[in-house]
Amino acid sequence: MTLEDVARLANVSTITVSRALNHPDKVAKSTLERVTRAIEQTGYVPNMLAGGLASRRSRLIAALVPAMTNAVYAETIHYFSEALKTSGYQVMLGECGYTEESEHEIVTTVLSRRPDGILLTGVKHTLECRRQLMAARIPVVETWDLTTTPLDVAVGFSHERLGESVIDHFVDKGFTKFASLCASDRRARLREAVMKARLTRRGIAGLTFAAVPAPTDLRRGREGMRQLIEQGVNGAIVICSSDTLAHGAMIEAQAQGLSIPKDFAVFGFGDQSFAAETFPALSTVRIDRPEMGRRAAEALLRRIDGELLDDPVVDVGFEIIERETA
Amino acid sequence: MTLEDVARLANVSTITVSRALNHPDKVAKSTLERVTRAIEQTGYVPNMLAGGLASRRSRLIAALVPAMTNAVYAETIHYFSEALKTSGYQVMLGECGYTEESEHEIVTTVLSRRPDGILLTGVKHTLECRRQLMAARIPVVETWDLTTTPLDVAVGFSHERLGESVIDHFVDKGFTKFASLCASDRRARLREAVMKARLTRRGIAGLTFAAVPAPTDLRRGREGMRQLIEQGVNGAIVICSSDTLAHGAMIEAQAQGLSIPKDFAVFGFGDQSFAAETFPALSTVRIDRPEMGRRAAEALLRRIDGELLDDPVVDVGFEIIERETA
DNA sequence: TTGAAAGCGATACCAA
DNA sequence: TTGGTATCGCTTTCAA
Repeated sequence: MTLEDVARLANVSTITVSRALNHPDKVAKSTLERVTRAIEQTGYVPNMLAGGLASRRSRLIAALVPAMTNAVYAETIHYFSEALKTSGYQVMLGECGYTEESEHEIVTTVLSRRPDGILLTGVKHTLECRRQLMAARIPVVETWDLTTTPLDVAVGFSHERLGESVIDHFVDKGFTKFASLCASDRRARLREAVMKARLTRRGIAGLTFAAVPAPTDLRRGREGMRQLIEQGVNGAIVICSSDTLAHGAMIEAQAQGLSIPKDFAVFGFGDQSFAAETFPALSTVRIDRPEMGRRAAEALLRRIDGELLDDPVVDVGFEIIERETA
Repeated sequence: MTLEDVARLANVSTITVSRALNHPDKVAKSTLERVTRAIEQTGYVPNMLAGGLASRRSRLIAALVPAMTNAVYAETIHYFSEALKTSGYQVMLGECGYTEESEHEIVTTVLSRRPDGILLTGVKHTLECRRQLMAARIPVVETWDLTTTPLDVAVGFSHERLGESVIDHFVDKGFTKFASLCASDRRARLREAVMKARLTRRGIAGLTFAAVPAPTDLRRGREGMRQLIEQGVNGAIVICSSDTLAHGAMIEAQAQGLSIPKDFAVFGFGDQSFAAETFPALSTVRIDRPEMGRRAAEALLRRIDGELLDDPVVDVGFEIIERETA
């Protein structure tokens, strides 16, 4: 079934059917009715490959996240998609993994679908990838981080400021012993480096490290926690780069007969409800994921409309959630 | 940048460039080299809207799941996508919600992209939706359930058999008191009905119910568990329709000072590691999600190649995982 | 092994 | 308000 079939049935030209579909107000009411009926009768479903090719607007938005099994990204994308659906866009999701190279690979694939815009996770990309995105001449929104030099717009929060705030928070509370359980994720690593520097600055020397590969899961958390316990973490605050890791860390502690927050405290990035509900002693930093998704969508839509944003960098901030740490 | 730009630079016709890209073996080696160089120089990215339109093959597969924030679906789709990527297909993900109507809505949208195949979750669809899918003349794979009348192929497991097996398992173990914590999800409801019937058949009368809305999360689990505790579940086995619910139920029990498995036992569908790791007393039924994703991809690919499967219904089965229940 | 010409199914632009 | 015609960028078919 094509436009032509519908047109024939409604006794109009194909372009009129096209108008009835896309600009119903530009078609006479009686014609519109005939066309609508013809569409119903034929069960016509538009071909957006053809439409996109002709109009140079695919009404497709690509969204790349490291892993969709990671709930924080899934949730962000959910709200992002919802917001775009309202404006008639469909979101094409892609998994870009945890390296710039795998991201570049999928960016190329995705660009071949000629999306009208693209969402990326993070602000670091290979040079060639940046080039390709520029060449595509479509709006790009980078999320989950900030930068002074966005490809186009960025919607996220400052991992530097976050790292500092967390350290200040716990130093101010009187903690003198710190441990870091960190995944091999760029942004997590950045926070860790910042935290380390901040600790030194605040005159605290002791920082115990444990590193695990991304993506994180409970097993990794337990594994990392074992490393830390071996190094001795009594009385410390264990700062985990995701709350899945934090959750795993607490399970391991529990398994080893240690008590939280009596023996030590745990902090995790992400604030997903399950960890906090299970272990009410877990302190976290909360990122407003619905807000980030919606703001990203909004920014992208405005850019698609050719608008120039007065501030291409949107900071959605973060909030430190203090639960029982002592 | 189009094929023509590349062709001009390589001093060949557009069709030769197209061949170099899609059937490199049908092009002279020297020509192939020139074309490859030209592609690199121009930074050409194919336009699959045009390609799909001309070839009537979009190399796009649609996959619809109730919610991508639900880890069991996210995981299935992950393996499904991986398997298809190998064959040069891209997966376009969509959230179809928990009703047939919302599914139909998104099926229409998705079909306008002319996917070469589509994955659905579940086997119940509106009549009009079935019609549309038939009219699209593309392979369809229904997952997470079985049916004697698949639209095309089905890859899943029997919720009837599952419900019966679970009841038999625990009755055989000596349980006489049962409780059901069930979400408003079609397949969960089906299992609950089957379990109820089976209990009667096995001569057991007592079954306490708690119902919560889908999608499930820890809060729902706690909420449902509160309902059950009010009705008295001491000594019972609480069967939850998802392990997120089971997880929540156990948290609520813990919060109320009840002990598992001393005061009662908990069982959940899904077997996601986090629940089991946190509460090692949780018995579950495990669905092999990677296997289901891969088998679905395989079936779809064979159907796309026009193959007629001798058995259009693939049962991936399930496995009851017994942990401490008494 | 390569190319010319005719679509694929829609929309843009300009006329009527 | 409606329609004719020329694309959009690629692949198919057939011929050389």
